[in-house]
Amino acid sequence: MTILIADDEPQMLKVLSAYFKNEGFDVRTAKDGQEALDIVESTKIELAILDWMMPKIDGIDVCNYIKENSQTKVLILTARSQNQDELVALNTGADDYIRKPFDPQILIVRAKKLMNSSKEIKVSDIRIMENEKKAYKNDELVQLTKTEYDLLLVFSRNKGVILSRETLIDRVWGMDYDGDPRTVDTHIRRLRAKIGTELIKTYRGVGYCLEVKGD
Amino acid sequence: MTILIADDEPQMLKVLSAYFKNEGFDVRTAKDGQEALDIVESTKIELAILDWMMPKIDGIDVCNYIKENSQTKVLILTARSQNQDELVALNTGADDYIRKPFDPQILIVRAKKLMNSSKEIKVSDIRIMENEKKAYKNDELVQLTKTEYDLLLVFSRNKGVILSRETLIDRVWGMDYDGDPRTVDTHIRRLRAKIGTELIKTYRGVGYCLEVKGD
DNA sequence: GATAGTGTTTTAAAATTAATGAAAGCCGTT
DNA sequence: AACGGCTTTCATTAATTTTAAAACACTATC
Repeated sequence: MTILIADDEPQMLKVLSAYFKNEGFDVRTAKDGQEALDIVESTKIELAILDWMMPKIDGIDVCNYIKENSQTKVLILTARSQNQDELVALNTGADDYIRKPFDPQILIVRAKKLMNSSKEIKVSDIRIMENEKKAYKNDELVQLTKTEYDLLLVFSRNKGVILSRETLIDRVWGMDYDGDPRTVDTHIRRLRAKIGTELIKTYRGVGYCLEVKGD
Repeated sequence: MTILIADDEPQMLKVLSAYFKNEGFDVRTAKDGQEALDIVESTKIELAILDWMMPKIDGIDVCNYIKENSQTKVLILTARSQNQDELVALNTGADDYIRKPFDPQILIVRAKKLMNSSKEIKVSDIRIMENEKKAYKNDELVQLTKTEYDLLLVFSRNKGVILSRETLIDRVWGMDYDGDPRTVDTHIRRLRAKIGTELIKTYRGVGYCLEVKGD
């Protein structure tokens, strides 16, 4: 579980880093917007905690970029106190917004909520343990390859939503993948063979969907 | 999309109700915790906005009950200003926490975020979930092909507007399509068979229209 | 109430899309 | 370098969807 903290005050970086490391997170830090972008580009970040006012590129622009290009959650942290600012941030796609000064405990609880960390997702007789990176069918471990697991995770985070091959490729392989979209079919087939054929439904011409009855 | 607002100040209820109704939500109100629980028990609530301090049962206890028994999201709204209070609320399972006084706009944006901000369009007993790329009739999934879904989407975005075959072809097939305009008829026919024949009305010599009564 | 014009239904062929099976390529490990 | 598991690609097959044409039905108008 890797998080990014970007702030131009070294003291703030140091304190927050310590707090989050203490909670078991892998922490990357950046002292300006450019550094933040570089890290986001090269590392899979679960959550980005961004100060609004930073040198080079401000937090909102970083947020904008992140939201257009990834699934990474964003929490804006700022000394700005205008309601208008909070609205701008939230409408830019920020998932949460906290004003300075703040209680670090609150930041941590809110950050954890965004990552819904150590969560388990259940879909009919399948259970996905995100912290263990394992999936179970009727409490028995299903031996999934990395791609199969990633695929299942994307599906389970979007229960009932039809996902196109392009979307799946973006989320599982990454935006820069330029292979055959039909490759998805093959992985779907093998995933189905392991978790049961009914769960993932084909929508011809549209995509695939993890179906869920009782929700 | 039904939400519950619980607060013991009638003025607050009135103002918030108006705001959320204006945003298109179906709003239920409660003036104390007991009423809130009764509503949660009997209605499918998407989001509960709860004041902390309420007569009979306080907001935190209501939140506790909700989180143990349903998937409903909870936003706590309160005049309490201690950081400790926020921590208690978030740890009880509250999904967000806003202190009074607050900007109603911020409340609305945050509330929408909690509700998946899923775009849905409703026309009589048909619901189109744009994020899922699915359509429901009386809460049951309608199996539409890609073209049928696209067609329905164009109609639903133009409720009450008569659309000519040419317009439909442009919007559904794209400007560069050069097939027979009569093909539209066939798709309309099959769409009608699935969602009900009354919804799409024919205007001879003009086009088709998704009729809507109460609009 | 006949007729021309327009929408609807039926049908079947054509086109598109997904599932399958198999082979080749890739990568880390031995 | 050879092995084995995993991933990717590709050709074939199977299935569904789309299209278009023809037959049918309705409506308005004379």
